[in-house]
Amino acid sequence: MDELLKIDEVANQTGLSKRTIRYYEELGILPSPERSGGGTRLYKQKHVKFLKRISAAKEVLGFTLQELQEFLSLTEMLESQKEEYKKVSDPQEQKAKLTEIIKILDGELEIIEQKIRRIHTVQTELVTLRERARALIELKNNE
Amino acid sequence: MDELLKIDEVANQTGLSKRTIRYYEELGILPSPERSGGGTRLYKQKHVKFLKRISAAKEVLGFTLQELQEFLSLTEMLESQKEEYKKVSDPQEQKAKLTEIIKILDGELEIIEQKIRRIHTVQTELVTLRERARALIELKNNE
DNA sequence: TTAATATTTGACGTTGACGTCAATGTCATT
DNA sequence: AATGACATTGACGTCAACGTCAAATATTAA
Repeated sequence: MDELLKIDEVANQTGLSKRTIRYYEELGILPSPERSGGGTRLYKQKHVKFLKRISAAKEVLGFTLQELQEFLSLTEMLESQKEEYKKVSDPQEQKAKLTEIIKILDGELEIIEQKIRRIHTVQTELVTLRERARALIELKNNE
Repeated sequence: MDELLKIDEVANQTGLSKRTIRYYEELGILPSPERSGGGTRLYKQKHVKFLKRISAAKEVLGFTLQELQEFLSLTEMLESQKEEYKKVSDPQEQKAKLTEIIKILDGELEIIEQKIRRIHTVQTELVTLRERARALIELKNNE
């Protein structure tokens, strides 16, 4: 199968608002779904998955919507690389493009690692706070 | 010692703009520093450290400034717990308060862990993309 | 087929987190 | 005491990322 979903259902499944979903389509972030005869948007599961992925990336990496678009175009470039593009253009140029993609990915991976390190710092701080609080309670119990 | 810094210096050391620094003070996030006779703000190193900590928490956890305030009030509560507060109010109430603090901290720690897991998901995704790109290059080399 | 309910488009509103500008005052140096 | 570089306050501006509302259709259930 592959049920057709209306926007309200998609909103429920993704946790995004209907406005947001339309907005993402308007920005070109979300591929336009089919329409019914009357013009109602009809989504498939792939749209739901897509929305979940990108909203995760946005939240987690703190991406703006613009950065999200750039991020997505990377994936696209790789897709296009695999298909028709493969036999069309200059192989030298293709390799250059791939190398550039890898560079960008390396950059983003580094940002992620930095982010993880910083999260751990904050995490440690919070754990310390908790320990202090617990110690205080203990102290009160033994008096 | 403990040099007195003017706002421009603080901005340089923290990477925040002067506007942002004043804004944080206005919101009550950053403790007001001393002033010179003429009214110029004079910061100490503790202000710099403080700003670094909170901007890290903001970036990393995606805290809004309001959440940041709540987060900071937690630390304050723990501080007050250790000092005068200790002998003033009802010990029963104090324990209740501490327990609540711990609860909140647990909540935030859980959020952090969730966030870390999600980051890893995105990280994995990016690594996969990179592998694909590398494989494509290899393919082109062997043809 | 007629409600009741949901969807679409367009447009304007909102909010957070600052940026920017102007007028005025301060600091450091000469 | 004058000059040039920075600081302060207040106010308005801005930008992203939606929220909200209205008027016109569409869809679904009875």
